[in-house]
Amino acid sequence: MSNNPPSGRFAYDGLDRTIHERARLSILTSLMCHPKGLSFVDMKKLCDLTDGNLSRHVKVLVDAGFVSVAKGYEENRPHTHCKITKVGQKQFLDYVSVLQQVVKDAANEKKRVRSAPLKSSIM
Amino acid sequence: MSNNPPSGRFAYDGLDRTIHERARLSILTSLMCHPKGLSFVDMKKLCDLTDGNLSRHVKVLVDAGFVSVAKGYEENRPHTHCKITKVGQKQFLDYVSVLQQVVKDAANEKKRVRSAPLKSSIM
DNA sequence: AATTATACTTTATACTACAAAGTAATTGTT
DNA sequence: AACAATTACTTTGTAGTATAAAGTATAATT
Repeated sequence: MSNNPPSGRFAYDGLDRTIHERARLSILTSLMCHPKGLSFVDMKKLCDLTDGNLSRHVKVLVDAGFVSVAKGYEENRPHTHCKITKVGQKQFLDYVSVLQQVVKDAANEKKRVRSAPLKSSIM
Repeated sequence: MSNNPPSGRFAYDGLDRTIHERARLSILTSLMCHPKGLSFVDMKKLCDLTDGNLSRHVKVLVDAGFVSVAKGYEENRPHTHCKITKVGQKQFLDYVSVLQQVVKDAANEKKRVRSAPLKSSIM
């Protein structure tokens, strides 16, 4: 009753749900790669999302404070420009560092061929 | 009407839903790191999951053919032993290679400081 | 004037993650 | 022997959410 591990070795609780969803991971990564931001239409193409899905997911990201939007007109058409916020950048980088750990863990398996301590020490 | 891109640059459609879910990503990674398999109880600890969640997610993975289970008794207690299957290994590695691309894309942002072609060429 | 196209937003549904409750066998405890 | 507690799970119910489909609004085209 004295040693409860700080967290399961493979729990990955840094994988924030808001970011981990595939569509939003796409959106955020595309925005990270375009510091000046992207239009709704460009994001739609880059992330392969339908209008409805993009709209919904952007709203979630805006509500979380990870993305900011500027709505206006360009060439007589409504034009929505999205940018990742400072908070969004930080959260995203934190998230990615956890991803990196997952990739690292997955890579370890390749080296390890057989045998692993099973009883007592599972780590 | 002749050039539709093969897929959005940031679509990441290799992120299989079955694997991408956090709990299942945990489970699969832990199983990859333990080629001999893991017991229900050990996985619960390693992945920080409740009994109900682990049970449910393992079922999803079994139904997908990614994990196999052997139920038996050990020391007068029911004992479930889980292992990742060949198919599961392959799918997992495919998934991780996409993750690696995400991490790579995310890293690119750090080098890039300002300016990015915006009109015509968004990639 | 009536389609068609663009750029979105809203809704409705089908899915699913998760907590809580349930099952079943075993091991103390009195 | 009876009862409570523990272990090792499974099943159920619900709350949340991703996504397709439908809707809105403006502009260009025929």
